[in-house]
Amino acid sequence: MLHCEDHQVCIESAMHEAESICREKGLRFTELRREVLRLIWISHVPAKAYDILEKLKGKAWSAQPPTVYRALDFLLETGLVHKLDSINAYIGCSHPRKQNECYFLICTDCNEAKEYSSPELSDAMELTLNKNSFRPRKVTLEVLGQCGECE
Amino acid sequence: MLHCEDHQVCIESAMHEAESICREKGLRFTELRREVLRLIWISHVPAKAYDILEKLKGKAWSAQPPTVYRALDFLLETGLVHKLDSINAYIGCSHPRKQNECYFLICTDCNEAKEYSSPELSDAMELTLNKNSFRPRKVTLEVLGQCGECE
DNA sequence: AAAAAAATTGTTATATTATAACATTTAGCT
DNA sequence: AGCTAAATGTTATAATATAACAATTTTTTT
Repeated sequence: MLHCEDHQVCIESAMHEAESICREKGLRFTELRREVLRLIWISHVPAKAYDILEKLKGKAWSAQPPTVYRALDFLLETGLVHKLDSINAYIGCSHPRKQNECYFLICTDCNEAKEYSSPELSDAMELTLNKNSFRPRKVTLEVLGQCGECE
Repeated sequence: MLHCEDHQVCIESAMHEAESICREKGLRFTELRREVLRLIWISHVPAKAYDILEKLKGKAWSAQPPTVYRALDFLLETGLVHKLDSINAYIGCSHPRKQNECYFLICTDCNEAKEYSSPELSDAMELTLNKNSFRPRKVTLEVLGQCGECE
C-alpha cells in the first residue's frame, strides 16, 4: 500500500512519540509495553494478538495470552494503537496526539492497512448522530477492499 | 431504542420479505434458515451465535456450532442479516432489497441496534475512497454509544 | 530505609467465537 | 427409481479473549 519512504524512520518516530506521550501523561511505558508496540509497528500489516505472543516468546518473555492482551489494553487506552474489529488485528496509531475520528482502509491483497481521517466524513457522521440524538462513544469505520497498488 | 410500533409486524414483514427474496433468487429458504432468521428477529438486540444455538437446541434441532454458522453464512450472503463486528453479533437487515451503504448505531445501555443509511455519509465515503483509489468490498461502520431513549 | 499500597507481570485455567473435515440425509433432476 | 448436488449432522479443533489468583516490581508513606 506504499505507506512510508523508510519504515525504520516510521518505527522510531512512533516509538519516540509514544515515549513522550507516556511521560507527559505520567503513564508507565514498561519494557513489555514498549516491545509489544514495537512488534505492532514492525509493518503496516495489522498484527494479530497471537502472532505478537509468538514473537514475544522468541524474546525470552514469559509470554501467555494475558501478557499480550494486557499490553494491548494499555496501548489501546493510551491511544497508541487501534483495534481493527473486522479482522481482529491491531495497528499502530499514526497520529496518537490528535484523537479525531479516523477510518481504516484495509487491503485484502497486500494486507496492509492505512489510517485516514476526513473532515467531510466526520461532519456527515456528526450530522447523522445528532439527527438520531445518539451520543457516540466509539466509532468503528473500516473498509475492506483493494488498494491502488494492488490493482 | 424504540424501533417499531408492533414488533410482531416487524418480524412477520421481515420473514415475508425473506421468503419472497429467496423465491425470486431461487435460493432454498429451509426450515433451519427460517428458524435462525426468526430467532435473530426476536428483538432489535443483536443476537450472539451461541445464544441462537441454545435457542435452537430448545427447539429439537440437532444443533451444533456449524449448524448456526452455516445458517448465518447463508443469511449474510443473501443480505438478510448483518454481522456487527464490534460486538460479534448478528442483526436482521431492515431493507434487504436495497443494498446500499448502511451504518449501525448500537446502544450500550439498552443493547439495541439500529440500521441507518445517509446519502451525505455515503457521498463522503465515496469521495474519500476515490481520493485514495481504493476499491471497497465491504464497509463496516458501527457506532457504539448511548441512544436518545437511554439518557 | 522499612513498611504499606498500588501497579504490573506471571501463571493456570477457561470462556467465547468460529471453522475444518467427513458422514449422512434431503431435495431436485433425468 | 437412481443420480447429483445441496444441506445438515457430527466430531474435533482452531482462533480470539478473559477470569482469577499469585508473585514481583514500583511508588508512596511512614
